[in-house]
Amino acid sequence: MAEETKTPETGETPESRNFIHAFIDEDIAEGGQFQGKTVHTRFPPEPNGYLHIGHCKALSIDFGTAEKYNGMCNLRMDDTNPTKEDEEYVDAIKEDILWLGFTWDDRFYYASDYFDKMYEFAEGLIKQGLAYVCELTPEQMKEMRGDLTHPAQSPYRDRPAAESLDLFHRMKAGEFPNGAMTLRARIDLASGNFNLRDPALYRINHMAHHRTGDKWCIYPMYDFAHPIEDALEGITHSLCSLEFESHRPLYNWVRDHIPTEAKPRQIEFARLGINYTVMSKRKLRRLVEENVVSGWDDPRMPTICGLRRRGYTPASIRNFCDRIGVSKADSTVEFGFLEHCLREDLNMTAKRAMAVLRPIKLTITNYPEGKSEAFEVENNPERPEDGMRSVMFGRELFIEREDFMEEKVGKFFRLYPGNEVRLKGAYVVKCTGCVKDENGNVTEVLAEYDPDSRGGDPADGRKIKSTIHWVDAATAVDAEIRLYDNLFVDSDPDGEGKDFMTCLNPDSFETLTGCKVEQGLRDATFPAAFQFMRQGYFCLDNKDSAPGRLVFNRSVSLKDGFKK
RNA sequence: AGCGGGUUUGUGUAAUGGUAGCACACCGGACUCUGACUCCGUUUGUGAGGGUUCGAAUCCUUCACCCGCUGCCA
Repeated sequence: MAEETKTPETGETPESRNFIHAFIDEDIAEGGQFQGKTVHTRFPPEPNGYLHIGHCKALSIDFGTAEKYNGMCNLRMDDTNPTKEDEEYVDAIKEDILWLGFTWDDRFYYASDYFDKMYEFAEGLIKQGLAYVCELTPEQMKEMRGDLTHPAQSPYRDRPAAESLDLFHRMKAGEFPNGAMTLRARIDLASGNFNLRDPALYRINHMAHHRTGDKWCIYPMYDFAHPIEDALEGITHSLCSLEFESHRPLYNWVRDHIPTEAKPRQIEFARLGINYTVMSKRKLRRLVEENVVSGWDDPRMPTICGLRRRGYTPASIRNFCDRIGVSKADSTVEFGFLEHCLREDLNMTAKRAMAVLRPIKLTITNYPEGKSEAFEVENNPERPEDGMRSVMFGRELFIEREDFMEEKVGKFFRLYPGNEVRLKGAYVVKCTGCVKDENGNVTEVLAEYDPDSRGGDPADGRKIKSTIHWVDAATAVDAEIRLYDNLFVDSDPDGEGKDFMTCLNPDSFETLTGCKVEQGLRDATFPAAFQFMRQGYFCLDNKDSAPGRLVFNRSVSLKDGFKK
């Protein structure tokens, strides 16, 4: 019974639930706080950088949870701090989300749309005696923060509401410089949770905002703004990462002291960690700003656009995020699992093409000089509907150096003197020897073809153990192929005093020149992905390709060849 | 130290008092117009102790270890 309900791809039951679903089920159950309401979530990136695969996990949880409950998920730019934010990022974020295939319809919002409302709510808190204007400088506030066993202090805590209200108005009017004062919530200076030690609600920042311009010189803090944004949008479940767990009491405090109908619930989950991968926006930004990489879309970056350029498909990334699961335990997923998800998708969708990465000439000595012919080869054996393509064949070909050995070793079934192999889609050939230079290096492999094996099937039906790929020397196109690794290799980047820049993988990038690819690939366009037979999956990088020169990025590695 | 979380095989995640399962990885084997893909198979796990129970990953208890929090960042 349970067997039949499993999906073939993942082996998971469609009904599989995570702990978030369990919470939501509780909430909507008879008597629960959200019974009868539509589940409503949101994805709230701060537009201060590009999205990376960690965001895709959040995207998947936010949109996926809404979908599971037939609800909705909003896209909201959490732009409450003009210091780092920019419209450039807004557009990039939207583009990446769309590329991944998530849709927000018309539910696109900015936190800055609610600045008036937030200001009004802040006035309300002041009038109720729940917030006050504090004149401590940032340095003083830090000094008076207290510690684990001593409470914080503020001499302004008992300021009359009317006076705080006046000061708050004057803060907004621009009478005070940055840092001169803050609006603080009056909660509990002795709380073991520092977030409740009268947290700042508003700070002064005389800086133009990317959307509101110079209208404001005071901006709400995340802890004040976020529950308001959620409540105003009717969010029922505000899903965020674990580091906000200790902020939840504050989230609830704000939520419960503002006059909104919606009372959203915050639920936290563990953020995505992948080994060998830099997943901190701050660090990624540094790589871009210090020109360690060519940009946010450098193929070594774990950004959505970087992965896209490296050949990752939306389906593979989303499938990965769906399959890694959701929990509250810190975890590090193996990068190899992402690669697996990509291979799985690409195997079904990528076109096959022949490319020789490390070429050596193969001469068919009994094939007429000057003769050439075309063969029809399937584009994807998994999908016959993808049709056939024509590849040229001639007396001189290129094959992989690794497909020839002077003497057979172990389970090597490819070309060695006396052995027959099939040239993919063309003829069966028998190796007759090789040519060497004065240093003893093999410069050319020699073979004879069987004219009665056109298309690759010997007329007498004899079994050919192995097949290799090749390209026609006369028509092959030169290409450059880049093998990308992750930029980061140190698994403990934040180790004592060690700058993460010194942990970067110096071999994150290898360029193979002199590669030979099929003529037809000249007409290929990004983001077409190809499987170059045993060599793995590659995508054409139009961004770096110049006329007459093709550049391919390797998206994943395949397992190694024969075993000795 | 105060507060809040966490701990199931190498990795990630199921099992919510009733056979510890799945995926990836690994190893072994088979197949093949490529050794890719696919297929078959093996090994490996409930942090530790005590308790409740016919029965505990699950409930209680003690301990250990790990993570987060003292921004006018989000």
